[in-house]
Amino acid sequence: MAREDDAMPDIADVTMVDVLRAIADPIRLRIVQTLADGLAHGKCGTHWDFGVHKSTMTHHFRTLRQAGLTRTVVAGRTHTIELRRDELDARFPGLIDALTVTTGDPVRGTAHSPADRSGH
Amino acid sequence: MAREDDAMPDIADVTMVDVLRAIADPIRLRIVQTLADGLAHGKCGTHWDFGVHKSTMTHHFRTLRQAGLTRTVVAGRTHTIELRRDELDARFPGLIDALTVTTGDPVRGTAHSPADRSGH
DNA sequence: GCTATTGTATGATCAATGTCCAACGGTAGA
DNA sequence: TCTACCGTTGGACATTGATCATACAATAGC
Repeated sequence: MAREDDAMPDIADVTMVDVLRAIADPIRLRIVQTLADGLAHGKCGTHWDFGVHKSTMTHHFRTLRQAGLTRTVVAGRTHTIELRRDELDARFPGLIDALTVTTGDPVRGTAHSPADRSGH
Repeated sequence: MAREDDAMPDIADVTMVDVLRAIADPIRLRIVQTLADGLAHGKCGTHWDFGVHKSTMTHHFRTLRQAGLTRTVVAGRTHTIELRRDELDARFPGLIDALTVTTGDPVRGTAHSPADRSGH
């Protein structure tokens, strides 16, 4: 047992589908885009104002970590999260960059946003 | 009434999450990577040998089309499919490129591959 | 007009996933 | 030590999604 879920996967074991599945969610894509600034962000900061429950955010952060996208550092009672940028860039060249380039508004589109199902 | 599902969405209405969700599947990612050669491919060609049912492939092709990734041309009783490359490159610069760049084997990883369910 | 070929439509399963809620567990500060 | 604060855990629930099987539709060739 020993909750291996906590472990961050070796980047070599991360598949492209793993990464794509992880970011194929409005909230997680936003997190990754925010993290792309290279800085470490707190998990409970003012940034993550998605209007979802605390435990839902925990779920998303775990999903990102298990997919090999992020690294979590525990400092006292606050946790900070950051993108594994160098490793990701080496393994999937241009992918993270492509997520942060904006033409118009790729996240929302110009009309009908399916991101609405995050409901609430 | 009027199965709008058949329609190909305007590229401006396509969100990044739409695209990511569409390619966050082993079979559909392979299809897109194959289509990235710029050629049109038949839907029943020898290419698509994923070991899944016909109707499952129809489902995947529809998913890609509805997400704005592909265009289907009906010619007699055979359908050909192609990537909407120019539009996608304009809207999501570098994204399609990033999917086709290979370092090691991004699709399968070096070990334990979840893509194994594409069987065969 | 038949028949084979090439897909699509529909309905049923079964697994995965996003979400909330309630309860719990460390840590920092009073 | 008691109490906030920060975050995780576990269960429950509804929705989505991948798959298959059968039936259907349109076209090309005989």
